[in-house]
Amino acid sequence: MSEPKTPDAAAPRGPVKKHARNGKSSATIYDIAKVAGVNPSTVSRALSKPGRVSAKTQKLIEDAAAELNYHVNPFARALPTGRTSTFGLIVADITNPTFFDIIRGAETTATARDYTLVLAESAESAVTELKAARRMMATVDGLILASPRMDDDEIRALARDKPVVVINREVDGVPSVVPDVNKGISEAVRSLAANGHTKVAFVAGPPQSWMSARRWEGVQAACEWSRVDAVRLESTKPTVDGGRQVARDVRASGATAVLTYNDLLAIGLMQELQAAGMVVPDQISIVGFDDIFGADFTTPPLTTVRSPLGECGSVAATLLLGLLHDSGEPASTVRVETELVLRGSSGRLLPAG
Amino acid sequence: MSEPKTPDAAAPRGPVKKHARNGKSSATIYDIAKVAGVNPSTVSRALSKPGRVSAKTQKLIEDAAAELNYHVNPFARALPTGRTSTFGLIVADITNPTFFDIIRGAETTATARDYTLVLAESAESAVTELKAARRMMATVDGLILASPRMDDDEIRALARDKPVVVINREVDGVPSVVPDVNKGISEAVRSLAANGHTKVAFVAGPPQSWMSARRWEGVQAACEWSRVDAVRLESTKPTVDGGRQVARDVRASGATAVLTYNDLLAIGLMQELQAAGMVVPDQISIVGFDDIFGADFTTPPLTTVRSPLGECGSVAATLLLGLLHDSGEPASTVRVETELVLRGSSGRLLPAG
DNA sequence: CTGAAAGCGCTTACAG
DNA sequence: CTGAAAGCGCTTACAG
Repeated sequence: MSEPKTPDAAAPRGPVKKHARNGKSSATIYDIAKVAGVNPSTVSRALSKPGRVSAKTQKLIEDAAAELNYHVNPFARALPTGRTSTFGLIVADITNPTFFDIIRGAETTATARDYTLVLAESAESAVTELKAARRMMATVDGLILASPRMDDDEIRALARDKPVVVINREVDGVPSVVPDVNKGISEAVRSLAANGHTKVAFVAGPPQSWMSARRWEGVQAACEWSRVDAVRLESTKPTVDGGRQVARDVRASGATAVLTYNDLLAIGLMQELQAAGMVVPDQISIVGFDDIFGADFTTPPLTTVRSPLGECGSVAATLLLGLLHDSGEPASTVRVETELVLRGSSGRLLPAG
Repeated sequence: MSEPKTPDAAAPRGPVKKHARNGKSSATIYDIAKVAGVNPSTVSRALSKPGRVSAKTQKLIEDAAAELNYHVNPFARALPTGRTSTFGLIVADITNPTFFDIIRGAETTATARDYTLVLAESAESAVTELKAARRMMATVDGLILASPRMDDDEIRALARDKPVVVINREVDGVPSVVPDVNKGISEAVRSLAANGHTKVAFVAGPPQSWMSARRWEGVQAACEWSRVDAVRLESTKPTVDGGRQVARDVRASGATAVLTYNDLLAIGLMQELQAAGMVVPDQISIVGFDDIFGADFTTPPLTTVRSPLGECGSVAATLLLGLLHDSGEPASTVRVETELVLRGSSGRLLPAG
């Protein structure tokens, strides 16, 4: 008697939900339409673009939606519109604290505007980066590339598909946000020169790093201005470990002050130099870049050229959101200011002996 | 003559793509079907579950797909299946380096298995966290909650909808991965006792923190075993700043050694104590928890009970992936080991004066 | 092994 | 302001 063989009792079509759906699968606009006594298309309008529906109907629908605990299905919404309210952020290295603030800045801005942030990393590899970017392109409305390692052309190709904003690099035709190194660097070099240093080494970052090139240019220019010699040293990788490894070359260079591509290198370099018995800054001054978390934990605390990383992340997100909404913005570069943060790792050279 | 008014010339339906699609919108399985001379459903089979199609047809389809530079539309795929190949990670605080390694561990594992990681933070608020979780639930296949601040019941409710894995907390019925604090803590307390300390303070973390409670229990148990007094102090927030603020209470407590809920607190506490002229570890020993990035930058470098955070992240991702694929796994707790990392911030108490 | 068809849950011209 | 219908690009029982 129970379980009569009505057509309704037929096995449901549709995909089998693996996870227990607790009996009730989630409500759709059809359920709301039924409850509110209107057409599903009206529900869609009321829910997706308020104002196109009479106040009375709007209320009816909203009440029904609340009652049924309705949530849009983002996939169903994305399919016809192509919009996902999601954007991607690809960073060169998730383990590098430089990016933490960028991530946070972007995440905060995204969430505030009801966007979801999807994160991936390139592990400093142009190939991995492009793969990640391609994969993300399918699911996001736009992309932020922090310190990308790809070719300009690859970045422009991505930007042709969907809005792209670049951080820490300038790419012709693609909007970007870059710290303007000049102010910070000239402050740093001037401070070094004032402390009697006449030969400065710059430890470079990855060869593909646009920012590393800019910093080296800035150092050269500032040194020329201050009549200080500048030599360039290469690092194997832009990490604490890379900093340790470059210590040899630094000593061999004869420089009495060194600026490094980033703080990680500076910290590693300082550790290695100190382990070899050198006193910082009495025997050598060290200046990093970025002012990452932990830069002031060292002994002595690290002097560094601060980049406003969190600001970069949130400005990039804001730019992207702008591109997404009031389209047609001209691609442009936003510059954010850098500044010298003078701490204990740089100072006057003490006469030997 | 050109542009005859055939039905084909009618304005296309479908949504208007805002961003230039460069003429050609991306290929679909219908395009492939046409090129390969098969039915779209066969294309779908070949591409989504290889093996269900003859080798010959498979090749035909793959070639066509390559030629057309085909990429699945994840939304179209998600709509009928409900699967998204995405999972969410919610961390208590994006600015807290504790989570960086967790994020990296989870991201690496996710990417290796062709999953995409979506990130959100709760800003240490149970309300924000629940909101983020609810929002994510719509778009992910599963969720990892790192140090969640919600109620057990709220977590179980989420876990009823989709697979959930928790890090740094145990919730009945929900799989989790937690560092087993006992080994690390007893090593720490034993070391302190051996150095002559007889009164130890524990600076607690947020009241909602499950892990803070476990650590306090562990400290009490280990102190009892080693016949050391243990007092508990409260912090306002689990950050460097919170550590500075608790310095007063630490001095007032009369303890000669202190363990803090996390490294951030330890670092802040050490800074403040040193600023007040105290010598670490001669006058007071400090031991943190986690061994975050930068814990060894301090002077003296921080002794800490290391949690394998990266491992937590990747184990959690692996658990989740397991739940997603070979369903029916029993919910269980995976314990990962902690260990004392002995550095300079703890040691023998120097007789005053 | 493969085709033909229905359906996933939305959005949006098109008419009224 | 609102209904009815078509379509977004897939997947998957259902038949052969």
